[in-house]
Amino acid sequence: MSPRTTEQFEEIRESRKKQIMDVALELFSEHGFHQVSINQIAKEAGISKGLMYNYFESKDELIKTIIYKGIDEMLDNLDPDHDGILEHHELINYIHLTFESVRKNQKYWKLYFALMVQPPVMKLIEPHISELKKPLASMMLNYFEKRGYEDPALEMGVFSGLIAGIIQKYVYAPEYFPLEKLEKRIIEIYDK
Amino acid sequence: MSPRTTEQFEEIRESRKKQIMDVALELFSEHGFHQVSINQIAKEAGISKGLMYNYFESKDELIKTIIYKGIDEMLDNLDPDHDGILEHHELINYIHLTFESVRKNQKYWKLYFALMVQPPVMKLIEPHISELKKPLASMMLNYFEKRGYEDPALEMGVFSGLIAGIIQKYVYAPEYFPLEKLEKRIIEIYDK
Amino acid sequence: MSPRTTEQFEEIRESRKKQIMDVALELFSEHGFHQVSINQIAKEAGISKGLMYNYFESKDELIKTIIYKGIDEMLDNLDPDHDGILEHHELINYIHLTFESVRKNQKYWKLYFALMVQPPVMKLIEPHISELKKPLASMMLNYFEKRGYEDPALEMGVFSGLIAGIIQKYVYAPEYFPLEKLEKRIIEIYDK
Amino acid sequence: MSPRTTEQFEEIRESRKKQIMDVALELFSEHGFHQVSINQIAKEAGISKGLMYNYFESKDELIKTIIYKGIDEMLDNLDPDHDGILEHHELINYIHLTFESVRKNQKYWKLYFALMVQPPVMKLIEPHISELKKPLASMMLNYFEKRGYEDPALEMGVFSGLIAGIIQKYVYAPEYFPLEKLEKRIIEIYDK
DNA sequence: GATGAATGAGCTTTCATTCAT
DNA sequence: TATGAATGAAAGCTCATTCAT
Repeated sequence: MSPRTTEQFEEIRESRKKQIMDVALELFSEHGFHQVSINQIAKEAGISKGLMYNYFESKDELIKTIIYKGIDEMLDNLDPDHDGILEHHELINYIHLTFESVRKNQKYWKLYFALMVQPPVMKLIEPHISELKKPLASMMLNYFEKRGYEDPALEMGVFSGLIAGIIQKYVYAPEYFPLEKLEKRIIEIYDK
Repeated sequence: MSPRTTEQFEEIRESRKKQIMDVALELFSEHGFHQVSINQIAKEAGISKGLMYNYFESKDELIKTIIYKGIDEMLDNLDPDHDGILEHHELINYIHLTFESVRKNQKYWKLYFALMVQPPVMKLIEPHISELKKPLASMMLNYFEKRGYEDPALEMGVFSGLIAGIIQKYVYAPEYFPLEKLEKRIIEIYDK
Repeated sequence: MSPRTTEQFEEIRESRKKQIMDVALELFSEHGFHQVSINQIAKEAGISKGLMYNYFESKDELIKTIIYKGIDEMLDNLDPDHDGILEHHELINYIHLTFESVRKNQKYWKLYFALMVQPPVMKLIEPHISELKKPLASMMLNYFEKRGYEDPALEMGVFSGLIAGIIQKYVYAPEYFPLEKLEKRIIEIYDK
Repeated sequence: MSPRTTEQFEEIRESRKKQIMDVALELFSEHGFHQVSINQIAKEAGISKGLMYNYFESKDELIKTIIYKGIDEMLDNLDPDHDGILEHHELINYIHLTFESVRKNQKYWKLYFALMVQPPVMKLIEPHISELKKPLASMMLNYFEKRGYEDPALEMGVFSGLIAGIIQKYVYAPEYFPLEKLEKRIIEIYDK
């Protein structure tokens, strides 16, 4: 009888938002961003099309929110001891955590790679992404420099290409890419 | 004055087809498959929408043709001495030729990666692709086995992930990925 | 502490209604009826969407109420000595009061003119309006007849067209239409 | 069998465009711009919704084209001997031609007045309109100055208000506004 | 009384594809 | 062969209105 409190509304909003994002991630990841209509998402989430727009301003905003949330979560995970310096064991841990994240959020990473190569989506998201990546990149450069590599920038290219390439292959064909073994192998390569 | 022969017609047809495919590749690669309409392609190619359908029976068929042609060309390039055995120098050459192809057909590779991560397109193309890749894969397995790697399948995963990851990063940000140096570095890694 | 009386509730209700109408008038006048959503009005008025429907049963009813209230107020102002006869000085006064009203309620008149030319709104409102205008019209006819005009109906058309035309131009471009001077000029025309 | 020539296509385009504009004018004028959907226009014109967009980029562009065309036609009519000076008989003729145009294109004028008071439409159209009106306005100012009016700008306000007011009342209630008589009366007023 | 979540019909617009000429 | 007019299904999105709390 008595009206809902602000907190109650807040709860409803949060849970609905999460629900929509979960469904959308699932569908986008499975069928591709353009192949999934707002209608489908709404139906799958058991709500009306209109309600979607109560929570997300547009389809673009929805995907942006999903991607950003994923990146933030990952960066949180990967954040070392915040001294801005990447120690050797931190790099090893970085590799481990990355693979861990891929194992746990396979769908997310599939979507992420699919979007990162879509020109219009990339334009939407790239600025924010590269901003987030900057500190990590600079720490890595320092790391490879300290480790005595001749061309640290190049080595970072090899490293990031290797990780990204393997992850991407994995998310599209998990059965052929034994993640645990790959992780061990990569750590082996860099842990010398 | 004399009526054109069948061959002449065929030639015209082929060159027109190629032209359409070139334009389409350019546009798809730049803006993404869904963002480019048949209308745009036709206009850019200087023909009418209707005529497009004289050459390709659908938009899907157009993209399929483009992708298949690219793969065929690449496999032609990479085909070693056809004895089904990959010698060490052939692997090194494979790396070189792959990077060479990427340098020459950057647009194609950009499109290729964009499409390979689109679930519906992958479904369209995948069967053909994996068929084509099979002999290469088996040769590689043999190669890594012969070279004494403990887990040849795993090593192939590392190898293909590394190559694919670097290429993909390159086609989206060529200025940050010095292809020549990367090629040299990778050859260095595997040439020992 | 003591429970509010019915009158107090009624007062609150009335003042809230007025507030909503003021906000709505402002917004409708500025952006047009269809461009303003119930949501906007509610937000601007500091209440919830749902509560809006406690005071007005629909958007149409809201605009109707606003318009009717405006007309009633104006007719109140313009009502002469209630003898049903329009004396010369009363006509002059009518002109003056009309311009006075326009000066004071520019927003209202802007909205009024915008709505009066909207076919569906006109259908909604017209019956009531013409009912209200009837006595005024008949008085005017008598007036122009008495003043010796050959065709009183025609003269009324000229008169009302002139007033309406000027007001309308004024509310849309006040800076170009010096209302005081125009009022004087019109009075001059009819005051001979 | 042989394909259509460019001229044939041109003809089809022109006639279709006109057909759509005619239907749209009719419907907009009768029911209002926002009340008429593209669907309705297409249905009434006996074509598909999609075809509409082959001829007009958007609903806004459609209404703009209709309005501009009408204004251009009218200004063509009203253009005197192009010496930039408005003679007395030209003003009289201007009045006549205006009323003539209203008689012939009642629907157009109804739409015109309905749109000119819609804030969002006005913003769309106003710049072009006021540009078109400038030369006419300056000629009129000169005219009233030459005729010895104390305040030419004011007189122009009265004049344009009178004409606009009468026309607008006429288009919404033709039966009550005898246009011929009104025209004569107005000419009488200014022809002294 | 008061809230805002929820609905659903309806809107404008896009675009691969067909087809008469 | 060649054109572009024509179609129609489906997309993203808006918003007056209802309703559980």
